Amino acid sequence: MIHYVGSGHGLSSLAPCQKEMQRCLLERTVGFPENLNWFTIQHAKPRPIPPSIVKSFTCAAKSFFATAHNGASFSESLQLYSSLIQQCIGIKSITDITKIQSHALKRGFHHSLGNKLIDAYLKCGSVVYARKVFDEVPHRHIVAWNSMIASYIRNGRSKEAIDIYQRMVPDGILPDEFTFSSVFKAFSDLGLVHEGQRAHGQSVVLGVGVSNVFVGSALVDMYAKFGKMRDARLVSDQVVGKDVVLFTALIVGYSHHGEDGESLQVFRNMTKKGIEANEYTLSSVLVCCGNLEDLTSGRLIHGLIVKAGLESAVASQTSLLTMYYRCGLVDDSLKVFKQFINPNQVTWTSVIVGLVQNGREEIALLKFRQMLRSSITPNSFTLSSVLRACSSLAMLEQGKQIHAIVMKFGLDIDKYVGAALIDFYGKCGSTEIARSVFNGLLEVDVVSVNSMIYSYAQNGFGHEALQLFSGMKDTGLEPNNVTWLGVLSACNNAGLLEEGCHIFSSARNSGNIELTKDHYACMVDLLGRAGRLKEAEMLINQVNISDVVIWRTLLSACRIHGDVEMAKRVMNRVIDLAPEDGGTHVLLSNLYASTGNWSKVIEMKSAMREMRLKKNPAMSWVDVEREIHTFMAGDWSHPNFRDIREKLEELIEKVKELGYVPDTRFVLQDLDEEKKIRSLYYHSEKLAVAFALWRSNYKNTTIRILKNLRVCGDCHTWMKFVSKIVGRDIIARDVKRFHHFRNGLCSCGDYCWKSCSNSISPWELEAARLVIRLLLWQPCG
DNA sequence: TTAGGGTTAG
Repeated sequence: MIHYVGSGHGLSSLAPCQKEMQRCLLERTVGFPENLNWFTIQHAKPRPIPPSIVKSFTCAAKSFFATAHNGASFSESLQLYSSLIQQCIGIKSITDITKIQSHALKRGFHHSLGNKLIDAYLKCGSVVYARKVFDEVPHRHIVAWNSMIASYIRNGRSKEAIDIYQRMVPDGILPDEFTFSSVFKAFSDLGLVHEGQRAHGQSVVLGVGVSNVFVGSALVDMYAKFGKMRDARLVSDQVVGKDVVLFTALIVGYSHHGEDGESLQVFRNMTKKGIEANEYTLSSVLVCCGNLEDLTSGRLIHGLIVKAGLESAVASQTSLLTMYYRCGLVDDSLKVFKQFINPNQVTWTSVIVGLVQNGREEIALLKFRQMLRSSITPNSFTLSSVLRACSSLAMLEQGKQIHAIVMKFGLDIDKYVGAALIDFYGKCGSTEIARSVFNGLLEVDVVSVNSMIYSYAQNGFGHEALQLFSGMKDTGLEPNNVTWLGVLSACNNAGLLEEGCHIFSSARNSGNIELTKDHYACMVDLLGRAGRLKEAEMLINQVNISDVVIWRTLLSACRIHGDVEMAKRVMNRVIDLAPEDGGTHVLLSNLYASTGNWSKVIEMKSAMREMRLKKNPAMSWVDVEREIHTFMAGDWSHPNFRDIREKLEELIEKVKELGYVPDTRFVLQDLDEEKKIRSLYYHSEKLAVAFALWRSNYKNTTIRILKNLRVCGDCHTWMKFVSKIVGRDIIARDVKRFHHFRNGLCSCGDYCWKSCSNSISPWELEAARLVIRLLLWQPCG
C-alpha cells in the first residue's frame, strides 16, 4: 500500500515543481546558461560533464516534461524519481540525491521512495544520510535493513550494525540469510563471543542456517576469529555446496591460530573436490607456507599462481615475497619485489620487514629511502620495522631522522611504533628519551611496558625496571612471559641478586606463567655471577632442561670465579649438547688462560685447530659524523693510524696519572708482562675511543662504541678514567649490555667485573682506589 | 535494490 503524504502533488503543483526540477538539473549540468529551456538542453553540448551522463539526464528530463503536461499518474512520477535517483547513483552524486529527495518530499513522495533513497545514499558512500532516511521513513523494506547493516560493517561501525540488527524483530522484521551473512562479522569485529553465538542460535530458529553458503562462510569466519576452530569446523562440515570463500575462511582461521599444517590440509581437500583457488586463497596459503618455512609447498603455490595468471595480483605477489623471506630466501623475495610495477604501501613494507628480519638492515634502510622517494607514505608497520633496523645497527642519527618522520605522520602515539622507538632508544643507550616516548604513548599495553623494562635492563637501571614492573598492577596490566624475563634480566644486569631471586620465585608461583629456558638461563646467570655456582647447577638439574645456552652460561660463571673443576664437568654437558660449538672451547681456553694454566691453553687451541674451530676476533665500531669506523685489536690498517696511536699514547699517559693500572689478567695469551701491557693498550675498543676523540677533539658529543664481544675488564676501567679526563660521555654497547661512562664512573656499577667471593678481588681494590682518587681530584664544596 | 574469505609490524 502506497501512501500520499501532503496535498501538493496534483497537476496544479507540477509547474513550480517542473521549474524546481529544471533548476536542479541545470545545477547538475554545470556550465549550462540559466535561460535555456528543456528543448535547448536536449541539444546543448555541456563542457565538463561526460556525454553519457548528459544524455541520460536529458532523457529523464524529457520524460518528466512529457508526463507533467499529460498529467502524470502517481506511479509514473514515482518511476521518474526512481529513474533520476538511479542516474545519481551512476554518477555517485549525493548532492543530486538530496535535491531529488527534497523535491519529492514537497510533493509527498518521500516515504514511498525511502528504500530507494537509502540504497542510493549507501551506494554513493553516505551512511549518515542513509541512516537519516532510514529513521524517518515508516515502511522499511528488509533490503534497507540489510543494506544499512552491511554498510555499517564495511565502514567499521559494527556497533551500529548490531544495534540495527537488534531492532529488527521488535520492528516486526525477521532477519534473513542476507542479514546473517553480514551481521556475524560485526560480532567478530567487536569480539562479542556470546552475542555472536546467540545470533547463530537465532539464525537456526529462523531456519536460516548453514543451508546458505554465504551464511555458512560468515559463521565459519566468525568462529575462526573467536579462535573457536572446532566450532568453525563443525559449521563448515554442515554446509552443503561449500565454495572457495568458505574454504578460504577455514584456511585463514587455522593459520591465524598457528595451525598452518591443518590449513594446508584444508587447501588440499579443497583442490581434491575440484574447487579452484583464487587470489584470496593462494595468498592465504602462501602465508601458511611461510609460517611453516615449507619452501616446497611455497614453490608449488608459486607455480599455481603463474598457472592461474595471478602473477600481477598484488596480494598474492605480496604473500609470495613474504613466503620467500620467511623461508630465508631473501634474494628470491627481492626478485618477486622487482616484478612489481607500482608497489603499494603494503608491498614496500613487506619487503622492508623481510630484509630486517633476515639481518639485511642496510638494504632495508635503502629500500625505505626509495619508498619515500616514490611518494609512498610509510605506515606504522613500515616505521616500526625501519626503527628495528636502526636498533640492530645502533644507528642513532638515522633512527632520530626516522623518529622525525614518525612525528610528521603523528604516529608517535601508536603503540607499535612507540614500542619500536622505546626499543631503539634503549638499544642506543638513550634511556631518558625512551622513557619520554613511553610517557607520551596514548595507549600503554604490555608490549610497550616490556620494551621500557628491557631498555632499563640493558642499560643497567635495575631499580627503575623494578619500579615500572610493580606499577603494572595499578594500571591493570598483567605481566606476561616477556615481562618476567625482562625484569629478571634487569636484576641480572644490575646485580640485584635478592630482588632477582624474589622475582624468580614470584614468577614460578604465579601459576599462569610458563617459565622457558630463557628465564632459567637468566637465573643461572644471576646466581652464577654472584658466585652461587652450586645453586645454579642445582637449578639446572632440578628443571632438567637440556639446553646448551644454560650450561654455557654456567660455564661462563665458572670462568669468572675460576672454578676449574666445575667448569670441566659443565663443559662435558655443553659438548654433549653441541659438539661443534666453538664458543665452548673458547670459554674453557680462556678459563685456563685466566688461571695461568698455559699448557692447557695450548692443548685447547690445538684441539680447536683440529676441529677447525675459530675464535671470533674482537671488533669495535664507532660512529663519527655519521660514518662507521671498524677496529680490530692491534690492527693498524686505519688510514689515520698515526694520529690514533698518538692520541692513544697521550690518553694512556693521562689516565695513568689518575691511577689507571693495566690489568694483565685480561690478556689471555702467554706473554711476558711488558708485552701483555702493550697488547692491552691496543684493544679494539681503546683504538675506537682514541680515534673518536682525535676526530672530534673540540666537540662535546657522546662517543658511541659497538663491540661484538663483551667489553674487556681492563678497557672498562680505562674508559671510566678517559670519560673523566676528557669530560665526555662514552656509551659502549657490547654483546650483552650497555655501559655508560660518565665522569669516571660506569652505569653498570662495575657489577660485571665484580667477583663475589669472600676475599677482596683486585677489581674491588681497583674500584676503591678509583673512588679515593676521584674524591681527591674533585674540588670540595 | 541487500550478503561471506586475503597480503605487512613489537
